Amino acid sequence: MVLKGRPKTFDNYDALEKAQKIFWEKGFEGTSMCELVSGMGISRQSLYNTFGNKHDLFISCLEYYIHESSKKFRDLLTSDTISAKEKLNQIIEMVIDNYTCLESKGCFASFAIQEMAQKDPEVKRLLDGKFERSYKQMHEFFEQSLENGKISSQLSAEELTNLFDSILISVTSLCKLSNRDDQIRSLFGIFLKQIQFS
Amino acid sequence: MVLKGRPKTFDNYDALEKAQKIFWEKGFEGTSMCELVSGMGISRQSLYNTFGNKHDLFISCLEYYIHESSKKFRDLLTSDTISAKEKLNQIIEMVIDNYTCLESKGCFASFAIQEMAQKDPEVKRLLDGKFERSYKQMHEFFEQSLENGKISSQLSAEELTNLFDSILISVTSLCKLSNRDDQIRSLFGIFLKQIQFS
DNA sequence: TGCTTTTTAGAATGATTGTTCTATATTGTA
DNA sequence: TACAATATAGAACAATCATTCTAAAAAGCA
Repeated sequence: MVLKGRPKTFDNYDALEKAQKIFWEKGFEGTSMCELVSGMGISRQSLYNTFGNKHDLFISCLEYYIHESSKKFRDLLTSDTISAKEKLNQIIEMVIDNYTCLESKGCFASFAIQEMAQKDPEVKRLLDGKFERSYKQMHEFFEQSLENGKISSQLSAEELTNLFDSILISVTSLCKLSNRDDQIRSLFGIFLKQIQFS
Repeated sequence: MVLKGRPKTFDNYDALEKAQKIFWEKGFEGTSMCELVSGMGISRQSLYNTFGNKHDLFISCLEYYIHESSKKFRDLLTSDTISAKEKLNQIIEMVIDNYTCLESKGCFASFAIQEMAQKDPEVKRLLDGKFERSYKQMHEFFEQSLENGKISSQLSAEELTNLFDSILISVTSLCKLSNRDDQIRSLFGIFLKQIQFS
């Protein structure tokens, strides 16, 4: 294929990341196309040509966020080089770092659950998929670790997954309230108390 | 004081409750004053006279919701007639009933955390207050029950509170995803496993 | 130099927004 | 009957919204 005409000068993913941060701060309904044009650093025309309308753009942002955040999570969970205990510790630190980061607290997907899941079927489908996949990855991790004898627990693999998943999701709300840092740390401590590492 | 003129014909709390449900379904930014006028069953003029502008109305809705939901919660926790075990069971059933109700899933306060807490200081203040108060009520309940010997646990009163609070908050998100009913039940089961009742 | 495509800024569009205003009807008390 | 307060419907307003259109500059290739 031969390229003709002026080549693209901006990176789609850079632009998407900027848009996603704006949506995250102000919400879907609370964000205007003018703000997006300014914030993404491209012209109105380029925005519509590349990403379609406002809703299309939001969906692309959500897909991109899901893709990026899932990648980090999966890479850590399926790593071969570190122990089960170390995996959990690193995930916990990653979550605390990402969710309590000053500029945009919480998680874009959790925000989307509350603003959009009920009224937007496409958003709901994406979120169902994301949370189901990460649930399955966690479940596989706990199941294998129990079978291997790397960990043991009073709780089943399913219960450990349910609890860890629940704590992760609750942190995305807790971190938006004041003075909850101790509670967040405590929750992961409680979770780790349920497990004996060998 | 002597009343003059035509008396009020609608109930403020009825109107607030209707407005709150609309905000909950569509979000603050996603709801128009026209929808509120229709949905609240009063005229535009009466709405502005009674509740002020859109933001004022939202704040009133949130205050009303917080007041109503806190009342139920506190009444159950501080009841003298039922055992600690029965209290927890009733709270759990109440939460599952309220949060997984078909017409409006989840919790209006949790929704407000995600859409509003970051950008609206007044909303943030109300939510901080609400969640802090219910945290303290739970903490007091667990502390007293441990001291009384009504319950015992490997976990401290603080840890039990942190965990129960976390599960409650996570359920407000989980219930908006598909096929999470079993997980929600399981979470409360895990929590109850942490406690021995006497 | 032409041709093609992407880039840009900004005007134009028509719909919708939150809010105020006008005008009138209703229902109580004095 | 007069007065006061609340009720109503709907017009009016200026602002903002998402989207499309216009027109011209920029940057590659044949």
